[in-house]
Amino acid sequence: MRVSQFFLSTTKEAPADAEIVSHRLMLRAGLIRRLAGGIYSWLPLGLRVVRKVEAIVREEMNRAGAIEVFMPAIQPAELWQESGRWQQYGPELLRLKDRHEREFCVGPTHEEVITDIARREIRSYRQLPVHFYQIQTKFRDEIRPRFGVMRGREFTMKDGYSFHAGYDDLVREYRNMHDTYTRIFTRMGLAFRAVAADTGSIGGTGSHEFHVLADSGEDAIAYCPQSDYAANVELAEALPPAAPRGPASEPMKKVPTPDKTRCEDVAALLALPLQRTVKAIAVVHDEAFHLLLLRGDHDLNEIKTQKLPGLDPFRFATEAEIVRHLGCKPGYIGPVGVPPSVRVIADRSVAAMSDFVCGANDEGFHLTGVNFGRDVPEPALVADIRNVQRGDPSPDGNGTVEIVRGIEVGHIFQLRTKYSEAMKATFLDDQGKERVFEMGCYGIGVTRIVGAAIEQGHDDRGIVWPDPIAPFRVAIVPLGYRRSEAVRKHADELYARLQAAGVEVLLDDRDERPGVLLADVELIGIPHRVVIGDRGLKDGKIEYQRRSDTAPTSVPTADAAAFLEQRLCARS
RNA sequence: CGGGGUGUGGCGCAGCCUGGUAGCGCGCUUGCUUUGGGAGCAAGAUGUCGGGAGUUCGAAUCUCUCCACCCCGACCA
Repeated sequence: MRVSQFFLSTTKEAPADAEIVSHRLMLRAGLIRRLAGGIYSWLPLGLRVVRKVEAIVREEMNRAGAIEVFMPAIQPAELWQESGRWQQYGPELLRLKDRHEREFCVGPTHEEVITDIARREIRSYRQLPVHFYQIQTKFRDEIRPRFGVMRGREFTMKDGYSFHAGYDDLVREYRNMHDTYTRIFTRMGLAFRAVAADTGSIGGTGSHEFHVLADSGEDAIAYCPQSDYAANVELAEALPPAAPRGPASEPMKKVPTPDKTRCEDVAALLALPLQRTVKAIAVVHDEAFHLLLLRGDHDLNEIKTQKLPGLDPFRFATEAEIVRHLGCKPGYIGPVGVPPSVRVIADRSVAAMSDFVCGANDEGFHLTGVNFGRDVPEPALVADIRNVQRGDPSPDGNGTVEIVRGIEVGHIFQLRTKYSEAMKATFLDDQGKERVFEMGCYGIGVTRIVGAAIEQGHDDRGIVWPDPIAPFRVAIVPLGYRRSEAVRKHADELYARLQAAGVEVLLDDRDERPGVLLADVELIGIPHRVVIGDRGLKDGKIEYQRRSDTAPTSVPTADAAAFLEQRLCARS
């Protein structure tokens, strides 16, 4: 492709509202343009990347035995009413009416439609297993779209759904997809990790997420370098402390801590380690008031907490509620002397503490030397309600846990019979008995991958694409294409040769100054670049440089084509 | 939805406090020069100052209101 016949739209400056590096670079490189909040157009250069991602996904899904379909983006309300999600889904589901006042939604996912297809088309166990997938536009009316294409409202997703006669076969396909996803993200040249995940609202049992590792990721992942353990921090278990609770050795004492409402401040004031403090978090479920106890250096895990009996769903108590139940403002609350109506739930690590520091339920005061059994009753419930953190023992018993951040780009679920039961999707088994399908579902965020790849691959000059998803493999940058016959001749020849070899090559034949050409090719992140200028040609040389290299390599012009063919055609 | 912030040419911003009829950089157009790291000179084009209402002789500027977008919290590919 010649730049003069393509469409590049790069800018030096990015709109001020683009916060995250991938978003800024996608705008600056002219990959996307915003149409409305969370809704983006793909410009030609960006679309090429999307198509690359799709092609890899499609190839590997086909290789894995899945079959492509294409379902409507607009779906009738009746199907969603059948599955019960019309009520459950909330405002994230974009609902609309047609001219006959019939209700529809813009599909955020396609379990209902595919289950409807399966129950109409599949009669016999002989037709099983089957796995349908599609690559399609979804719409989720996100509360807060942000980060450009990484959390858009409209986005492209590969979603696959498998149907099985029995659970064992579902597990087989689930493993098959685990392997397939691993292959897909490996092929794309991304650093990623598969992690055990919470099943969330989609329901079902087994579930893994695939995360592209990036510091800007919205999710925290706990993994163990000594084993293959990896889980979303939402889910990762914090084991109980190995050491049992020590004996009480200090008397309980009330100490003034004016204006010290955070554990960090109290610990600093008392010159004690943060690990000796206990924070209390007040939550409410159905008007019942609960006090959650966490060690000062730990964070509450809301997902785990939500799963406790009597806490689904919970919300944080208001200041007024806290004052009403504890007679004290937040910042100084604690478990000592609370009325019996308040249920005290302690994290496992708190339950093993002795001589700890906590709020005194008296504004401006904390207590030191507090002990369960002596100063405060044993907690009503001891549970794992905190996030694991770096250095915690790995839940699988090997070594300790590290935390990295990730961007979720894939998710696989064992749905089991949730939708097939709700929608009465059945087949006849080999005994002639009617049974519901076992189902799996498997998603990949196609457009999100584009952003995630940039988060992982960029420098201060722009994008650094991995070869397999780059919009072009190699860029030829002639310095003085319109001025120097020699430059033009060499550039054209090399261009023709690489095209003939099937390499996706971009020839920048614009009449621009060298600085502009070089800055653009770096900004748009083409992985390989060849610079041809009179200065090099004088010595019979051209310059080759990988986008990730720091310095160019000189190559004799005579060898240039062969050099590049060998370098670019060897790998897939 | 709650809390905070911003809306001025395509993009990035100043002007607003203290009203007097809009400016800078980038980009764009034309010409000449320049050409190995985002050129120089010259000439130009582009603004309902987010919308509406009000105060005033006069509003980008003050007041009210609506809208949009962004940032922080509950979602998920």
